[in-house]
Amino acid sequence: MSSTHTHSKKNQSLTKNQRIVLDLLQNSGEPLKAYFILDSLKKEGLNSPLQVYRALDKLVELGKIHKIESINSFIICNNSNCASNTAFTICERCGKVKEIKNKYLKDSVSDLVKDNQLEITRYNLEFYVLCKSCKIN
Amino acid sequence: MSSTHTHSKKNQSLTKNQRIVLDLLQNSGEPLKAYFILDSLKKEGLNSPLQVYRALDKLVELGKIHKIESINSFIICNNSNCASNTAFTICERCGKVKEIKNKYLKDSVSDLVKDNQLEITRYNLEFYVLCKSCKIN
DNA sequence: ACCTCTAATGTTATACTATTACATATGTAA
DNA sequence: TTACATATGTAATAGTATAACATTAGAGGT
Repeated sequence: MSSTHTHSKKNQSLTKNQRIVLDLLQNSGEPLKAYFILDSLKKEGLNSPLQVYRALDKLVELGKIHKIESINSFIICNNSNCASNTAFTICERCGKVKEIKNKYLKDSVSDLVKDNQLEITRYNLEFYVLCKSCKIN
Repeated sequence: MSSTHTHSKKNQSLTKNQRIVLDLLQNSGEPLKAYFILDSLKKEGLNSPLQVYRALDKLVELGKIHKIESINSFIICNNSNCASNTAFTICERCGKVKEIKNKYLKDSVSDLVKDNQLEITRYNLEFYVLCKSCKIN
């Protein structure tokens, strides 16, 4: 899964810390934990948890990454325009995480809660699955 | 919201720690954090975080309570037979949490991911909303 | 260029959340 | 009763996240 140089270089206007954190997540493609990010970027000049968390917070806010709550991890966004909404599958056996594409969800989600008179501002959906390769073995 | 004595008394076969933790969550009806539970039950004999976490783990496993991942909190189950699946609305303004009834979800959820060839073993859905009373003010 | 304001940084300390490890006790079934 | 799994009690520690405060960097307006 090395997609190191395949992403658009639209990471301008980010600060140095935000950029190196985003680059790491982009190059990794899998969910990373804050303290792992810290360790990985010590050589780039990151010294404290707060530097990592501040960068992560901003990137989440910009919709460039997502937090997966149930595993306290952060992953690069594979969609666009999902600053507020996130949906993932997480393999129960191998832990592999995939983001579910927006377009599969929009309509279903509104059906999902139409019986409540609630207006949804955002959502975080975590589906635990057995992924294809784990299902085989 | 005092539904203190309206729940069925099927809490037999639970151990003492499991029972007092469950009772607290039942009487509270809102999400509680582990260390809050610990403080609340010091007088009942709970002394260490681990005692709380072990009771919580067991109760989650039994489907009697749920963990709401994004707020590190636990709440009494308002459904039945949802040991594995959870779905909540969380008010963005006041933090109020409500469990979404199973029956509204079963079909929608299977639609939701029918395009993927994944078999879902369980899910955790967190919908952030503006609740009715917050919408008014 | 200068002022101003906002956002980001750097650093230390601390708070909050959760688990490891180990010794002991309890309940259930053969 | 023995054996086994499960729960308990306790202390220590690991993992996750934020508060507080001083400083610096950027973007806009004049």
